[in-house]
Order: sequence, then C-alpha cells, then structure tokens
Amino acid sequence: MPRASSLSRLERLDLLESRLKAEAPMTVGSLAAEFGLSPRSLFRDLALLRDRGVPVEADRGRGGGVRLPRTWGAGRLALSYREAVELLVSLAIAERMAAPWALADLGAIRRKLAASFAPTMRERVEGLRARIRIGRAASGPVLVSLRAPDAETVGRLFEAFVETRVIRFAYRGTGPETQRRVEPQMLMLNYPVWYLLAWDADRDAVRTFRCDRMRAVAVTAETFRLRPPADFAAALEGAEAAAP
Amino acid sequence: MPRASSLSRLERLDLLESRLKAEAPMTVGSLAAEFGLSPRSLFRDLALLRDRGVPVEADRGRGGGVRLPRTWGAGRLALSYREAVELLVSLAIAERMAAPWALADLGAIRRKLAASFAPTMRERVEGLRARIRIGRAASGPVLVSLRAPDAETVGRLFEAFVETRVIRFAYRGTGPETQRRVEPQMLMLNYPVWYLLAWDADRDAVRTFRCDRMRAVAVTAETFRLRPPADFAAALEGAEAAAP
DNA sequence: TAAAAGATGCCGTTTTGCGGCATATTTCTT
DNA sequence: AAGAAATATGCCGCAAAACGGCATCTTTTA
Repeated sequence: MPRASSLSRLERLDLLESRLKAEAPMTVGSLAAEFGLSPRSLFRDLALLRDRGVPVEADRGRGGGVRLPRTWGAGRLALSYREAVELLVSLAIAERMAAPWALADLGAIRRKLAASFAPTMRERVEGLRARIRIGRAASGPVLVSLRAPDAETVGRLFEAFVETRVIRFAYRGTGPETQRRVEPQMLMLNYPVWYLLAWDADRDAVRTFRCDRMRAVAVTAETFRLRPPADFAAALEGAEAAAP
Repeated sequence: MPRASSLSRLERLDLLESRLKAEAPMTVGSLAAEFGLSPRSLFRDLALLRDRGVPVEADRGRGGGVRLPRTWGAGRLALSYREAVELLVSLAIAERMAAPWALADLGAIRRKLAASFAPTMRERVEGLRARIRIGRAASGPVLVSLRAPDAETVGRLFEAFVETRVIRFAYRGTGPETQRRVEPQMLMLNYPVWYLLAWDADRDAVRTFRCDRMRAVAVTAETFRLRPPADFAAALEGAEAAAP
C-alpha cells in the first residue's frame, strides 16, 4: 500500500484517540484503511496510546475489535481562565450546598483544577471554599431593587477574589455614589443576591457591598492577605438579617 | 552536542508545556540544556506547541525568553467518569443557585464537558440542568432522621440519573423495606436532603424517595425516556411541603 | 476445524528528527 | 552608536525513527 498519510504522527494519535471514543468497536484493519496506514503501524499507534495511559481494550477473534471503555475519556476539559474561575466558584457553591456524602469527589476535582493553575495561585484556589458563604434566600424588598450587573463587572470581581487582589469600584448604596478601594475577602450568596464582604483599608473596617450595586470594577496589581473569619462574623449576620 | 535525550517526542512536548507553565520566563538555550537538546530543536518544539494552539509568548532581545500568559493553562482537567458526573451535578446546582449574570460561562463549560462524553450521552448531559431542582432548606423532623448513605450508593444513583438508566434499590420509608425498580427522572435538593423523583413503572405513577433511605442501588442496562415536567409538579410541591 | 481478529518480531526502505551553522531581527545595556 | 543577548528561520547532511510488508502466534467465534 502506498504511503498516503499527510498527517503528522501527533495529529494522527489525537485523531485516533477521538475516533476510538466513538463507542462502536472497530477492527484495526478498518481503522488503518481510514487513516491510510498499514495495519502494522496502527498496532504501533495503539501501543503508543496504551503507553500513554489510554485504556484501549481489544477483543480477539471473529467479531472483535478495539475500543475504549464506555466511561473513559469523559471529563477532558480545556477551559479558559474565566471559565476555570467560574468553575471554582461553582464548586464552592455546590460543596456548600450538597452534603459531603453526595458529592464526595468535589475536593479531588478542586485539587486537580488547582494543580493546573500557576504555582503562586494554588494555595489561593485551595482555600476558596471557605471564602464563599451560602445564606438564606433573599426576598421581598431586596428583590425589588435587584438589577443585573454586566458580566464583565462580575468577571473582574471573581478574578480579583480568586487572586486576592485589591479592587477599585464605584458603589451606590443608599446615599450618593462613592469610590471604593477594598480587599475582596469573602463572597456571600443570599439567593439570588451576591454580597461582597470586603476589608476597606481606608476606613480600617469590614464593609458589605451588594454586587449588583457595584460599577466599573477595576482589578489592581496589589494583593492582600486573608483576614481571620472572626472578623466577618458580624458582617455575615448583618447580611443575613437584611435578606429575609 | 551529543544526543542524550531518552524521551520520546510526545513525552518531551508534554514536559515542555508543563515546564513553561512555571511562570518565570526562560531562555530557549537554558531549556534546551535542560532537555539535553539543541536550541534549534527546541525552537522546533515550540513551533509545534504553537501549531497545537498553545499560546507561547516570547520576548526578543536581551533579558528576553519564552513563557505562557499568566492566565493560560488554568483548567486543563482530566477527570474520572465519576468525577465528571459529580461535576455535572455541581454545575447544575450552581446554575440553579447563582443568577445567570454571575456565572455566565457555566453553559459553555457544560457544553465542553458534554462534548467529552461519548456521542450517545451528549444530549442527556445537555439537558441535565432542567432535571435538578433546588427547594427550600430542610429542617426539624426531617433532619433528625437524616443519615449519611455511603458514597457508592449515591455514586451509582448519579450515574443512572445522568445516563437515564433504570435503577433497582431497596427502600424503607415509613413502612417495611420494599424493593423498587424505577426511572430516576429528577433530583431535588432541599438542603441538605436529596430527593429522587422517579417514575415507578410497576405502579404507573410518580414516586418520591429520600436518597438517604435508599439502599443497595443497582444500575440496570435499560434506559428510559424523560417525562414532561408537568408530571412532576405535584410531586415537587409535595416534597417542598415536607421540608419546612 | 476454519476463519477472523488481535499481537508481536524481523527486515529493508523511506521519512522524519536532529544538530550545526549561517543569518535576520529585536531589544537592552554600555 | 555599538555591541551583546535573545528570538526566529532557512538549509544541509547524518542518524534515528517510522513505516510497510511479511511471517507467525494466540484467542475467539461460527
């Protein structure tokens, strides 16, 4: 057979792996024909995949073929940075909500996700769970004034929250709009309202902000240290009280 | 320079990529020495990584070097099947809990995760969000009788739930323990209690089960069709009513 | 028992990878 | 302005790896 393949070996291995995921088992001969390759070389490729940890299974004899286990290959993800951050926040929410027995492996997922971050951010990612609180559901007067901030604002807030970086933003609570410069220490969700519990260095005190009232969030280069949870006990109760 | 490398090209590329993630920029010369390779070949490897979509950045001139953008490479995950399923459930919970503006990219993550599943399961994964409900928090009498089921039981339940497969299990509600064979149609979380809303084919009716009272869950090979949400309206209200 | 399929070894040929060199370009330092 | 340090790219010759084509073995099903 002539050598007609125009793919590099790496591309071919990627393709072969995804081809094997297509559930129905296939014979090595048909796969070889599909790639314009000799069966002998396809065996070599399969051996390579196995070396790299891909659990290629094979049935010998008539009616046999190669395939991947049905449950393998699920969960191969390449996420953008923004997506990874949102996923982390989601995991923290789910971990807070669901009993540990229900979602036992979430910790492992978080560790894997943390491992994929750059070294300096790993510890921050690991401790994320403790920095998100789930409160009671909001209702009544709070919901009336609730408005949807743009995704970009919240994206930057989450980014700074995960990276423990100081943020600047404009805030309009009950009074006129003010400029703030704070450390985003904790997030609290009183469904569906998010609150930011921050350390205001200018005022040397904890302040609570409703995220949908924040505007023009900017992430600075300055990082901060996490404060002990006790510092936020009062603020957490206050936010809870505002909800029902 | 002698050729001392004992790594295959694939291994080397993997290693190089992870090496580049170590934040501090490095010169091609030092990297080449580290891999026992000529600088020329390391340039070739970098070109290959770029072809494969890795955004390798480079600074020319004195003090320059190659590196990866700080925010890249977060979120390269290889999850086990069990972990992927739990992640899906977590995403569904987070999507239900957090307002869409807060976690805008969760849909994209779910689609990517779905794409990594075998073709026949994609549509099931996509529709998962609608099949999970968040109710009010449980309290009082319910919590007293709550016990933690083993992780294996819940794992199998989630697996069958995602794959829309019929399950068999032993259930002990108020009366004696009975054997059930049902379609796990929806899950409901009245924090921290999970309820399963299932179609009982034997009784031709919707039944609600408290997950911590299920025992010896077995996943069968038989799949089922999803029923219209209207069928579960009454059961959902019933589960809600049992909670407060 | 025969056919179909995976698995493995060997060998000659072809392709690719690699090192070495030259050269261009950019950028920082002196 | 000059030079050094770094990325980037082209070309060439050699060596290693990949490839095809066999042969042979094992397992399984019809």
